[in-house]
Amino acid sequence: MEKPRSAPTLDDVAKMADVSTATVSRCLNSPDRVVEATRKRVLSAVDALGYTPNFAARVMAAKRSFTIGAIIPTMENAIFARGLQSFQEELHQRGYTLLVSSSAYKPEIEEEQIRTLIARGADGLLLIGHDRDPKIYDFLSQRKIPALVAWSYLPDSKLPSIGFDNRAAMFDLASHVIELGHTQIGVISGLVDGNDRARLRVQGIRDAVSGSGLEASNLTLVETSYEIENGAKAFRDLMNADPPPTAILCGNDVLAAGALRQAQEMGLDVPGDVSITGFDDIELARIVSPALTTVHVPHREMGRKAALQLVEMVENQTTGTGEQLATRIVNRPSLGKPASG
Amino acid sequence: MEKPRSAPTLDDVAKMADVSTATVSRCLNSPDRVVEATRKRVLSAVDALGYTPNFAARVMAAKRSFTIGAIIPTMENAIFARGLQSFQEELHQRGYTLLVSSSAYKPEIEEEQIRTLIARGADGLLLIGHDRDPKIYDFLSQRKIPALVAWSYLPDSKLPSIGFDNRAAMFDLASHVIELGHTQIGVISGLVDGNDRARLRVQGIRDAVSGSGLEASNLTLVETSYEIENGAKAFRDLMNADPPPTAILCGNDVLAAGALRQAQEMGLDVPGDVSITGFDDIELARIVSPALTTVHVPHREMGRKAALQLVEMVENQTTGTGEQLATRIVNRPSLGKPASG
DNA sequence: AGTGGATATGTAAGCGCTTGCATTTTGAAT
DNA sequence: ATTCAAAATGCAAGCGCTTACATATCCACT
Repeated sequence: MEKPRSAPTLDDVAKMADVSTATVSRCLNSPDRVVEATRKRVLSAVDALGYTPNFAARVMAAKRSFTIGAIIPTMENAIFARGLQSFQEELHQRGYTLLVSSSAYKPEIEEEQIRTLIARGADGLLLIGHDRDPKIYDFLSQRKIPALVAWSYLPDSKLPSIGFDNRAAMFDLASHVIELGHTQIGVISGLVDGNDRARLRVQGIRDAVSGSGLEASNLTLVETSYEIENGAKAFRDLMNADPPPTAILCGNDVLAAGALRQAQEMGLDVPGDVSITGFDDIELARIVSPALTTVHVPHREMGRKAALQLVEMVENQTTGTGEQLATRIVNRPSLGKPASG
Repeated sequence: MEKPRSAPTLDDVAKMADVSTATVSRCLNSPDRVVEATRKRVLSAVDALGYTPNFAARVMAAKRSFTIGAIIPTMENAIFARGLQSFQEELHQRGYTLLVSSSAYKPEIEEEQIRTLIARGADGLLLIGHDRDPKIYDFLSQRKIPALVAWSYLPDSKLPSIGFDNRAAMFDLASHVIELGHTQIGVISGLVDGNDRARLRVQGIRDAVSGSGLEASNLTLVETSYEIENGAKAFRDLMNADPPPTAILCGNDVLAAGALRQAQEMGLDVPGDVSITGFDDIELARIVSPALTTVHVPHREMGRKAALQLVEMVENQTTGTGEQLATRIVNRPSLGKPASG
């Protein structure tokens, strides 16, 4: 009686149940094609042996991995967490596994990750945002890999997208801020290079400013990478302007949280001395005090719909239609009227 | 001239470079075993074709995947993010890829994930905490899969572990709180079932309480799952006690943030009316105001060392020694003396 | 009992790669 | 020139699975 030194294989199961490997395979993949008695015998052999199918072998033979890859800019904060969570729940429902990797907001890493995921046999890919080297799109279409963009909706893009209109969302928020009477507006944006979401959000603010008759000089912008400390630093810089802004719009909630902390450290009252807004409505926005006025993004809905659409694309070889989702402004205490008219 | 309908294979490259597939394979895996001229020819064929090795095939043939799997309880908050980040950076350095999945704190999901990762050919596994069904340990050792536990150090465990002494860390913090003069202590713990870290932290508090001559009745405990809202709810419950606690120790920073928010909503001053402490020292602890007194865990060091150790175990078939890391208390404004002596 | 179509199972050919071993080439030393 | 070990390359056998196709078995009707 030798103990198996490594994983039992289909063959071991087949021998034990006294059937062919084909039958064992069918038992596992399409049980109804096997008669009850045989199936029982096979299944009991399976767990007597503790058999687990070898994934690599299966992928290779079936040319199908039931795996979806997703590449997000970062896992360090919660921005993509909730959406990804429901994306993966929905995939799980449909029998797919999600493989996630992060690109640290770097295009070249994203490209490498895409290749890696494909080499690993991903049946489809979820990407964030539209900005990337065109040759990646060529590669994807040449290899016929279904791919979908999330977090940014664009009607005429190379890949179908499920997301929202970043420009319009920020336009609305900025307009709201201006209506409250703010005229000196500060902006803390994420790096716009290769990031259409950041770029479009800034554009939304610009449009709102010029649309409401303010001068470009009423607007001061700092661009920085998405980290709390950078939000704090940018806040310091912005408040050095003369006159200092009375409202600061941040590219996301993380930057806003950093700005808020810095304001407190500088002894400034929010929103009394200065208003601060975020974007995304992640948990953080409600935890800080005062809680952040922000743009609510329907993360869960987005994740779920992206999963459905991507699975549809994979299974029926369709192109995917994309869908625009609505955002809404969430008013919380971090935004108020400017101090003196 | 037909365009390739799917990915080019080793064979395509071999034909184009007019060598055997073996040579191409060697070019890619041990370049020094191939003479320069040939190598050049092969490599240029590789990128003329845009060849990417098929991962499944490679794993199958080599019986080695250069992949490490990690299963963490949750990705929803940042508790494991930083440690995992450095774990993966270190792995990347060493040529390994990290596959992460989360178990949502559910043992049965963790078990499934372990099987999945192994089926996918993971060369080694990182697990969080020691509490789990013994048959999982049997399975792992029978299959000879190197595995390492992090976030909790225990000298005599089935698997080597790299982490800290959860009991001692919390004992120190609780002792410190008691020294400040607090006698009514509230505890918001994570679910202890199947979670040795949560269990040991509570134990540390109990030990500190009884060790300093307080009665068990001075201690009120609420157990709940690790979510912000639950921290808030637990806080409400605890403050209903008579007398209410003057200090509340939370099982982690997330629960503490929830408690803090709730305190503010109830119009209580922290630490004036009640002190609150966390555990982990994630970014959140510094963002909330007042910032949280908490236990600092050397996440990055832990991640890095775990990676080194696990790779060592995988490559040299060693057993792994484990290592205990030191934590330290970080004093921030959320903890103060009780109101009246 | 005999028949035929449906149903269940078996056979075997790959999937794309790595690697032990066999073969050829190389080049230094004779 | 010749020899021969070392270096470079080729050959071919798998790795564990799926699946088209072939074969065997079943059962409802004559």
